[in-house]
Amino acid sequence: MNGKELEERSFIEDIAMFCEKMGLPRMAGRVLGMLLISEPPSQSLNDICERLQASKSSVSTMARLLVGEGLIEPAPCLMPRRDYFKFRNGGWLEFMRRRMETMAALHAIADRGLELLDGKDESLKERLEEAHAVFEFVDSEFHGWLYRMEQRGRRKS
Amino acid sequence: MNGKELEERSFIEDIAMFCEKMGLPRMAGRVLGMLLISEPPSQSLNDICERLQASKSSVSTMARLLVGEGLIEPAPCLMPRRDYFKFRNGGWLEFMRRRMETMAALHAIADRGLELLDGKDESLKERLEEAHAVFEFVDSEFHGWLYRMEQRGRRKS
DNA sequence: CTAATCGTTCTGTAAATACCGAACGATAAG
DNA sequence: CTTATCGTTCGGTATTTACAGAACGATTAG
Repeated sequence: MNGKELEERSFIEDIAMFCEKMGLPRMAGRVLGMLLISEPPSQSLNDICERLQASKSSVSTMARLLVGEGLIEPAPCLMPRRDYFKFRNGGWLEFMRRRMETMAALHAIADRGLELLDGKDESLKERLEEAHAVFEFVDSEFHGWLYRMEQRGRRKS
Repeated sequence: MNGKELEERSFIEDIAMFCEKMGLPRMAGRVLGMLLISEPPSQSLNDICERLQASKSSVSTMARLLVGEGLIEPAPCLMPRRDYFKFRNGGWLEFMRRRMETMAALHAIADRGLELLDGKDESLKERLEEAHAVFEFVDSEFHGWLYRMEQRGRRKS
């Protein structure tokens, strides 16, 4: 394995570890990592299996998982009878959007907590009011934020 | 168990499931959940064990984990020879800050990927340029964002 | 000193997870 | 029709994880 290939491996593995931290299986990260630097961008399941030295079953499953996450998408078949995938345009934005939504869920939970402390001393409520504030802020700020990111993306393409 | 207690349980469990989605053990979420609605805010390990019907070992471990996450902190002992904990002021902000930092790590990884495609066609680089843009944006926007959140918090207290 | 009680840590166990290989159904080639 | 080659799915295995219980050292009360 030459130097270039090693660097690519290293990149793929970094993406894999990043994905792992984000709660995805490491193998999903590897598939994604490959599709981020592959040439051409569209690769068949077999290509991926071979390159990653991983089993068909894993790659097939992880590919569909990543499609579900909005990070990759099916691509036109270059060879007949083969499933191709490529990184999905705007995939990272979608990824961030979903993460933020998960975070923002705490907003509603905090409200329910506040109801439980209804009538109690204000000092007791501070903890949940912070949660309320932070995640309401996340929720609101984030939308304009996504909008600006999308604009920025649109200018490029 | 009366209705109030059931609602509290439900709240605690919601926090637990939220924490689980964020990659923390469910039990850590339960400890946190309890410290978000406890009266008084400071509770001893024993109090927590009893309330959650969980083992000393779990609660002890999870408490230290949450301290490490910046979500709770040791509190003055109300009873002698007991460790007290309470939700940490600004804990949620700190929590968000760390999550965002983890996300922003992709910024650097994307750059390394771009180096691998150096000299290649621009169309090949788009994927990683998106990653670069999104997470550079996350990184930069987020700081002003935190600042404004903190200001907002300061106004309250 | 002895006994009790605290928090930590080690060990064990049940459950979840990641991954692979094999079996399978579908489709296309010979 | 037969065979080869897809992708999916099922079953098994090894690893990891969450949690509890027991053992331990430290501290305080009697």
